[in-house]
Parts: sequence; C-alpha cells; structure tokens
Amino acid sequence: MTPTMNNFLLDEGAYAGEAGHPIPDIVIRRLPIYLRTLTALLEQNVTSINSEELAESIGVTAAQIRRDLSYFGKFGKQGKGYDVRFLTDEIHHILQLDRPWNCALVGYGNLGQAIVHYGGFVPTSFNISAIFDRNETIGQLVNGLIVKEVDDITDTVAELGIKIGIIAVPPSSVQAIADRLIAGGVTAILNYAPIVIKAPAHVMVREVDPIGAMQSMTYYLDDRG
Amino acid sequence: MTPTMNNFLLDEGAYAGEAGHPIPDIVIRRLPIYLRTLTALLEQNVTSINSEELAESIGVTAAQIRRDLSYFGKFGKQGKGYDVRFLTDEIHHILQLDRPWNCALVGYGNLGQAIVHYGGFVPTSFNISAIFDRNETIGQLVNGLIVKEVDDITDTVAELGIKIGIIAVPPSSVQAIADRLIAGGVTAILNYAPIVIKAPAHVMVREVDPIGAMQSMTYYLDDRG
DNA sequence: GGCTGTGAAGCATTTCACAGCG
DNA sequence: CGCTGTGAAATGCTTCACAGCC
Repeated sequence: MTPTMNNFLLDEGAYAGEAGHPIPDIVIRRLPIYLRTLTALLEQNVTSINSEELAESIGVTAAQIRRDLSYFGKFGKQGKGYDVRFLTDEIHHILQLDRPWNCALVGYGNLGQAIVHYGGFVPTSFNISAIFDRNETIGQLVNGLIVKEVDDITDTVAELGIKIGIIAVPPSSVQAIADRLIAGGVTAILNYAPIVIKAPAHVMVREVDPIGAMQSMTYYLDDRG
Repeated sequence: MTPTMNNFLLDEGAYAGEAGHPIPDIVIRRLPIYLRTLTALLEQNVTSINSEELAESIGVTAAQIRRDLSYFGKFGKQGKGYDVRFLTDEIHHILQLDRPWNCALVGYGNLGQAIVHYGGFVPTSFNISAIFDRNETIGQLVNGLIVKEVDDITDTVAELGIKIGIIAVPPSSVQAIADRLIAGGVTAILNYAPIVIKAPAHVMVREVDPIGAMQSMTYYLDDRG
C-alpha cells in the first residue's frame, strides 16, 4: 500500500494478493458489511437471495455486490442467486474469520472498558487475550485476565503470538504504544485515538474516528439550528 | 448523494455545494484530519508550513492537500506556504466548527458513558446536551443532565433544536431510535451500531465500526499467528 | 427465464507537471 | 526562487449491459 499503510481515510490503496490482480482495499472493507446482512438473513431463515435483494438490504447496487464478489470467485448460481449460508461461509473464509484471533487491548479507561464489555466482540472471531494500562488498574482482574503494565507489551504480545492490537489510550502515548506492539510482532492495529500512527508498510492500521466523522458531518448541516 | 446517503463505506458520493462544482465527500472527510495536524503544529508553535511538510506529517501527498484545499479557495502564499493559524481557522469555518453544536446521545450503557466522559469531545465544538436511555439510568444526573427516556427523544430534540444525534444502543433498537431522532429534526447521525440505518436523503449518517475495521484487517494477516 | 459474472464504458479521485505569483 | 493552485493525464472504482449458464 501507499506510504505508510495508514488511515483508511487516506489510503485507498490496493493490496496485491498472493496471486492474480490486486483487490481494492475498499472492496475488502465492504465484506464485513455484506457479512452482517447475510448473518441477519440467516437468522430470519432466509436461505437464498439474489444480488438485487441483497443490495437493497445493504444499501448498495447489485452490480457492486456482484463485482465485489467476483474478485474472489464465483459464489452464485445463474437464475437462482446466492445460497445465504454458503456465501456467509465463503466471506468468513476470505476474511480469515473462520478462526479465532487473539487481540491485545492497550488502555483500560472508560473506552477500554467499553470495548472489553461490548457484546459485539463476542459473536465475532476476536478474543481480547491481554490488557495493558498504566496506573491503578494494573493487577486488576478483568474477564479472567490480569491487567499488565505497558512495559510488558512487547514481551507479552510476542509470547502469546498476538497479531492484532487495539489502542485506546490518550493521543500523546499512542505512537509509543504502537511501536511496542509492532516490536512484539503485531501487524494489525485498531487505533481509537485521533492520531495518525507511523508504522512500517507491513503493519495495517485502521482508525476509529467518531470526532472526525462528526466534524465532517457539520459541513453539510444547515446553518440555522 | 446515492440511495439513502448512508454508511461512509458505501457512499462515496459528492454533495453539490450551494454554488459551484460539487465537492467530493471524501475531501470533506479529510479536512478533520488536516485540522488535527494543524492544531498539533500550532501547539508546537509552528506558524508556517508548506504542502510538502504538511503532507509528510499527515501521511498523504502534497498534491492531494493542495487539490483538496483548492475546492474551497486559495489559502496559501506562493513561495511561502500556509500560515498555520490562518489555515486552521479557515478549515474550522468550512466545516462550521466555528460555532457550538448541541448533540443528543441515545444509549447510556458502557459505550454511551465512554462517549460522555471522553475528553476528546471537550476541545471540539460538540456539546452533549441531552441523554436518553431505557431502564435504571433514567432520571440519573450526568454532567448536569438528567437522563431522559427514549420516548422523549422526538419532543426534546425538537425543543432544543438539536441537529446531531449519537446512537449508542444495541443493534435491534437502532432504526427505531434513528426514526425518532429524525422526526425531531436531527439531520446528522453518528451510529455506533453495526447496522445500516435507513434514512431520508437529507439526513447524513456516518458509522463508527470497529468490528468491521478489524474484520477487514484480518484479510491481510499472515495465516500463521 | 432469470440472474450471475464480467468486458467495456462511464465517473470520480489522485497525481503529474508547470505557469505564474509573492 | 520556491511554492501554490490547477489544467491535463493517469489511475481507480462503479455502473452498464449482456453473453451465457442453470
């Protein structure tokens, strides 16, 4: 990817898969959305769906869904559409979500606590298997894990073979935390702070940026209000 | 914008400004990032910067910064670069961040609490001026605000003239909450739930989707790990 | 007959490269 | 002389439209 493989707002770059043509990152980022809708359909016992109907529930065009999927193979049947269960499994597989992933959480303040207790992580493939913080919370028992100190990040992450780091610390410490995670072998970072992390090209960073989202929405708001 | 003016992952559409050519939404979404870097530079007492240096700190190309800014006017001086303070103020103005915005928060669980207590909102133009929830928390005093019940959303939002809603409730209630916010006059929604909200075209919706971000990063991870 | 998968066209965004101003 | 602002080129993404399979 481009310069530092950073912020998803900035890097729209593609990634050259092992073989074949490069798959646009924007396509990869849509797959989780497809997955969610498909999962919801499964729960409603919908077993089959065509691209038109799927597009309608997701809010994209049918052509886009077909094109997106075509990067990865042929998952539908002409005249029929897609088998919901099958397509769900295939996307899970493409995204490597058909296996568990251990994650390290750094920062156990309000945000970190919300992340740990957020139910949305549970039905997914992600386990928080190490928590780090400064101050009082160190030593505390959370979800069967003892909160460790920030100095242990590199060693612990390396020992546990953790590849995914979640950063929920104040902006000023973010880069230092990222450096430690990367030193321990982390190659994917979810960053909750409004800071652009500098990372080597093999490390993927995605930002969660609610304030930026709000700041960009006000552009569209009518003045009076 | 396209169909329902929804999810930022889906809608890359542009918005026709009052006059002139349409400004791509992706440009609008980069402005907050520029703003942050500029603010940090100000704090370091950097008073002037050229597009090359600015690009370096942000992680984009210099041409992109110049092009992005050119949609809104001419803010630099040839041979000199940009005055940091001036450019900061201009972008604030473009995004309408030079005035306060009242926001309604719906959902006061772990996530909602993290949002309220998140320091990052404070130095920005956003005030949470109404909080809604179900259950025990109703009536509780938070930051000088009494948590109201969800049934009050439409009326309260209309009374206070609130234009921005923040949704931090479980997925199953999201659409109903959005409908009430919109009925009360909200035209910008920040949605923390992994659900695509259906909203009329004049309502802007942005998603905060950490799980989606993680699920799309695993695509790039090496298998062994 | 209906719907997928996909060339080819159409748009949108980024980057190049340089005229021209401070 | 350096750097902005911007036409024009290049690249990337989405949509059209239809051949061909089920």
